[in-house]
Amino acid sequence: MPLDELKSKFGQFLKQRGHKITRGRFEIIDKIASYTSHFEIEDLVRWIASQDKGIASRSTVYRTVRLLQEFGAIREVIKLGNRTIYEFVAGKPHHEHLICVECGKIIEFYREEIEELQDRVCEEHDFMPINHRLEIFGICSECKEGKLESRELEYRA
Amino acid sequence: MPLDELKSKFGQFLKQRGHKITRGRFEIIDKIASYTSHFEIEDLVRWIASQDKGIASRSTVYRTVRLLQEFGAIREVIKLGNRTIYEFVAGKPHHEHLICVECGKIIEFYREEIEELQDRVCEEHDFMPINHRLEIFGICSECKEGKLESRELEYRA
DNA sequence: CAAGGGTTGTAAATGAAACTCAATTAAACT
DNA sequence: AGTTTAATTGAGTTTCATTTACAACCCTTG
Repeated sequence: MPLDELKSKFGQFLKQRGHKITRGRFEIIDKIASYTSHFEIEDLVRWIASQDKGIASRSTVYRTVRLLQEFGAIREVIKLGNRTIYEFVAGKPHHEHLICVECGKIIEFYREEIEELQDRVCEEHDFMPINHRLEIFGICSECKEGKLESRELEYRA
Repeated sequence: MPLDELKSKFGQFLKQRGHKITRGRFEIIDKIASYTSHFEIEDLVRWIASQDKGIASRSTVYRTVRLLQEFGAIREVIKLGNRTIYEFVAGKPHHEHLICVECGKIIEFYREEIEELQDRVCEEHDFMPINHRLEIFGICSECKEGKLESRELEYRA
């Protein structure tokens, strides 16, 4: 979905809920759409602070992120420690995540099977699915190599 | 695994890491093992407060929960809002969760396929898996009925 | 353009989790 | 058993993400 269409739909969403169309909200959605991968609240706050004229405050960022979540344009990927990581998903197909516990890198993947599996499991439990999340924690290829190298160094020392 | 064996293994774990065997730690593991389903830190804290002689403080609960997590006897199920939900998993087979967004109920299920899928995906990405978590969010059968009933009432009113 | 109601920023509040440190206790050693 | 050493404990404090309160402000609508 093109960004303009998304923004117009977000406008409709706001109206429908008795909210107003404001500058800050649309600046934030622009910025979020510019993140190709994942982001955190702090990224947005830092960006705003770097702007000459503050477009929004920290509170507004939190408030807007919540609205965009309810609207469905962004999604919480995971809470790691005390950081919450989000992603811009508007129009993107659903996908799952590989999360490196060493460096925090997040890799996306998709498997049709999971969707089918969800439906089967839910039917068995008379459960109405809304969405799901599959996270695989482990060590990414780069970190694996890093570990090997440091081990080699240990032997040499 | 019987609880006694688990506790003895936990004792070995503590020793190996230069920690001490203390009363509080074992009282807490007993209590956690008594939860058939899920629990939160607050459950433990409330239980401790209800005991005549406080076996442990809030700090000790946090510290012990962390140790038990590292030991592998308990696992973080999910962070919902500002609550972190844990489960006692020692010796239990791995499983996934259905989470009702209405009432918070958590239902467990297991599918061998997910384990296989994890291995295949990780191989493709040269990623070394440690563990995974599949959460399906939705509405449980009871809440679905509740919703139907309240809708019926609306029509009648 | 004026009224009414949602929005914003600032500052303060909240709440889970981690930390500090003096007093306590387990473990090891005589 | 008594002594030493180091880990543990509890109470309070601190941290840090997130939420909230409220007065000033800005969209909307007529």
